[in-house]
Amino acid sequence: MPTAADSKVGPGSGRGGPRGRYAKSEEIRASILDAALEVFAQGGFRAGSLRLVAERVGMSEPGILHHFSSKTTLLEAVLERRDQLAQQFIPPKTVDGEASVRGLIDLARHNASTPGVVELYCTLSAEATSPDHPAHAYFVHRYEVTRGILLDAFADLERRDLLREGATPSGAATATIAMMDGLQIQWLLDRTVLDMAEELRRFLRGLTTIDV
Amino acid sequence: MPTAADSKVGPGSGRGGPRGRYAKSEEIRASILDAALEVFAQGGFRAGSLRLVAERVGMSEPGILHHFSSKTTLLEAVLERRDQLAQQFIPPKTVDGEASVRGLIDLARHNASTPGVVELYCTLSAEATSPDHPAHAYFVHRYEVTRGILLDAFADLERRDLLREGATPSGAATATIAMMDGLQIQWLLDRTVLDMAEELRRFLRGLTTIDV
DNA sequence: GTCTATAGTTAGATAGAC
DNA sequence: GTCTATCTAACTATAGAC
Repeated sequence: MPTAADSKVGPGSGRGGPRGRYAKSEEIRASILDAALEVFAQGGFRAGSLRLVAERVGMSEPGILHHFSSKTTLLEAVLERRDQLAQQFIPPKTVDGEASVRGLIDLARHNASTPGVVELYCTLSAEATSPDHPAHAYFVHRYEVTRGILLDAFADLERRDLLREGATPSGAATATIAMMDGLQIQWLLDRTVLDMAEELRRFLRGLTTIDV
Repeated sequence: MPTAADSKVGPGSGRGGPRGRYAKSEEIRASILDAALEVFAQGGFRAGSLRLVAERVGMSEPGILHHFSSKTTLLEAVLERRDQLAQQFIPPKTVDGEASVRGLIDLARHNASTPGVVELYCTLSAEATSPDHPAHAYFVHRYEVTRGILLDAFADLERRDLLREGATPSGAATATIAMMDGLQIQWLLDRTVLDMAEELRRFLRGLTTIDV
């Protein structure tokens, strides 16, 4: 919870230096984004308030709005930042289907260690189903991209005859995304009853013949 | 995504009126519940407002609150009513696993004809992941019940040697629920890209050897 | 860069007339 | 059973002092 917004003194970037790649402003923005992620994760965007974000970060509401001009802008920045971090996990341009599938299980295992992020995406993706939601376009695009990546991965596996009989790359991509999303809901409701990575692995074993 | 049912209250139970099974009050309550379903479906409970419900039903906000003492009470009544209707679809006490699995596909097909209900459960189940949400206990219980029903169904199939190798009743129950939930999210985002019933059937074919 | 003060909106809920 | 009027509280956002 505490996100260390307390350090008021910037290390090397003194008053004189107009420059400085690690200006204090950037640190403050980062701590605001951390707080906003937690707030939006718990109940979604519409139910989350700037007041809660401000409280968490130890600042007033106008203080937040000095760095992000509106609540919607703040949400967009949160999503953008998570995408940057997630990109390290699955390089989008892999053509090795086997590696991609293994990466999915790693991702599921990693997600289990960051419940806040899982909560954020689970809540938001359901909320953003409404066409008038500020993150609707983001999620539509996100699912398209994800589906494309998995489609390539399963197509590669099909070429190498590693897909089980009856499975198609398209169907496998859709089903895998659905499985990951659905497991997250059950996991968020009761984290003791379910191992997301393990369940996903069993699913992928039924879908492919690779040894995951 | 009505997948299970439990309900304690019958339609006309407990009303003070000495006579009149079809009192006008009951009709009004029903029309309020219809409107509330649509409002809560679009963006969840927290984002939905009594004002919108009142607008839809052609009444003032206090008019609504005369029939349901609070917004939370109204939500509970909506969920209770949906459970009553869903109960007709899958009789909870079936021991025939094959019939239950076929019932799931019928249910998915039926759901595709009532997008509002799918939206309601999809949005609410994500939102109610938070322990302080008014419907949290409801959804925890609902998932327990659903899981129990599917567990019995797949256990029956296992006894009759109709589960594929590597599948367990417990894992199959969890995975099937996850698949249904996950398909709904993708379907709500873009209803043209996905046939929920068909995808579910393909999934169940990979899980069992029955001819669904 | 952060604050106080406040505008302007919307929310859920209550009181009491009809 | 339904309404108008009203209360209280929370929200996003802006203006302007420091």
